[in-house]
Amino acid sequence: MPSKSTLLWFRRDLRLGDHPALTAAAARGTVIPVFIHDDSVANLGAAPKWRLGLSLECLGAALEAKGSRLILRRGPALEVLEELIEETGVDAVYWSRLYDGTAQERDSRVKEELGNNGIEAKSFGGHVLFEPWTVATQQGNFYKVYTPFWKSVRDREVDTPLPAPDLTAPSEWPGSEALPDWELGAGMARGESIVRRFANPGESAAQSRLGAFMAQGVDEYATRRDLPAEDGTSNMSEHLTTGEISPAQLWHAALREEKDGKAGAETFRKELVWRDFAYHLLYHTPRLTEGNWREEWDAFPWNEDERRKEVTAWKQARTGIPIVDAGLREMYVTGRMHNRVRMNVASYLSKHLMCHWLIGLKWFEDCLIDWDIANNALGWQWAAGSGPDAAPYFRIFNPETQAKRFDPDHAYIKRWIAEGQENPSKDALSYFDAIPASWGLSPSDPYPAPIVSADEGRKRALDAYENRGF
DNA sequence: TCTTTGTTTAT
DNA sequence: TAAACAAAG
Repeated sequence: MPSKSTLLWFRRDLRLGDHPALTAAAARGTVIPVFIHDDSVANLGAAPKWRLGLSLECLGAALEAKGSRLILRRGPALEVLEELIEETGVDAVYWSRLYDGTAQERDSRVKEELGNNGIEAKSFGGHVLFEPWTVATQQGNFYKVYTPFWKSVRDREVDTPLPAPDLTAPSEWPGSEALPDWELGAGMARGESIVRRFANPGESAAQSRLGAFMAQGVDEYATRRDLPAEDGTSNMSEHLTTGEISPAQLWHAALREEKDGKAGAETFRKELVWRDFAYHLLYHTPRLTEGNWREEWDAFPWNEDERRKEVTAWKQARTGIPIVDAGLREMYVTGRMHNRVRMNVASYLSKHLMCHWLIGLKWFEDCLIDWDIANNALGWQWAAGSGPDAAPYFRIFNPETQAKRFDPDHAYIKRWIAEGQENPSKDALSYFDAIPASWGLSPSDPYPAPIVSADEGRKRALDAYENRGF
């Protein structure tokens, strides 16, 4: 019986379990997995690009363990897919949907062109819990506020995660490029030596981490997740953004714990829904990533010049505000930053330093191994106050109050700031190994005085807010 | 997913 | 005197 053959186009779904597109492809017949290095990869920031390489390595190995392979090709997606169709004679291309404007545009063109040539081009869910067009208000609009969004989805059914399918290999494999030749870590000089200690790539790593979190962490998640010195978060972000794990797998794992009476499990589901909310907004308003979601904020006098000394001090983590510098250093060294601290560094840049949040968004995009296009954009707009779900007051964090409340014994700050300490931690010192020599910083430098103090910055930002003209 | 200020309550 | 609370931005 002639079996059908499908190209499975991997993008941000680098797993075999709970993969609806892969499962459907496997059910049709032979599967040829492919990852394409197109502009969406070329344009990634240094850290996400490097992290992607680790994930691809793991996916390739996992496929080989199933008698399959990951074919790597470089070029515009449509051209590459057409070449592969020609070479292999497949009659279908399957993939998991993405929701940002660039990907949507590319994918609908691919779908149309391949469809015109008699190829079945089909997209599947899996990247989010709820397709953005399936969540709507009574009036039929998309949601702009988190809490009603949460209420509308909290009790919804989420499909039970699928097992990894068996894969049938083609009789002949098309040629593949070699992953090392792509040099995905080239922009990441600090990658191998420093960040590699913290990255945890691959589907099986994601599953063990999830297991550990559900066994131990989730019960106290609601309280511990806010304390940056503790390992109280799920640590799932780098897996979610690469698709090494699916949100549905996390949702169901949390539901099981919720039924067992684990206190933090619902809080964890709420955090998953924040991610979905970000994708919901991104899908309905793609400009979320590009500028003030509330256009009246264009009148706010943010500095947009990246060369300003405040921006340099912020990027180099020498603002003189310990919680801010600690967070920026954690990000530089580990590729991640505790969420509580993300809010603080974002607030300090956009309010105290009066610098445009897009400058910060781009720096995060370059530095975070868990960079997620929707989460990053919503997070920055939220902190800046320019986004949907805005507070009815001028949102401005006090970095001193926040440090007192969430890092009362300075454990987090001490972990990441070397200057002025007799015995700096290994992590604090590793920041100085990671940064470029051209920054000219040394752990024996004195810790700088605040470039803008908590009080002074608050006053200045409030003043700008009151005179903003809207 | 906040901060400040002023007031009340507990010790 | 500090902690808890309420209100307003």
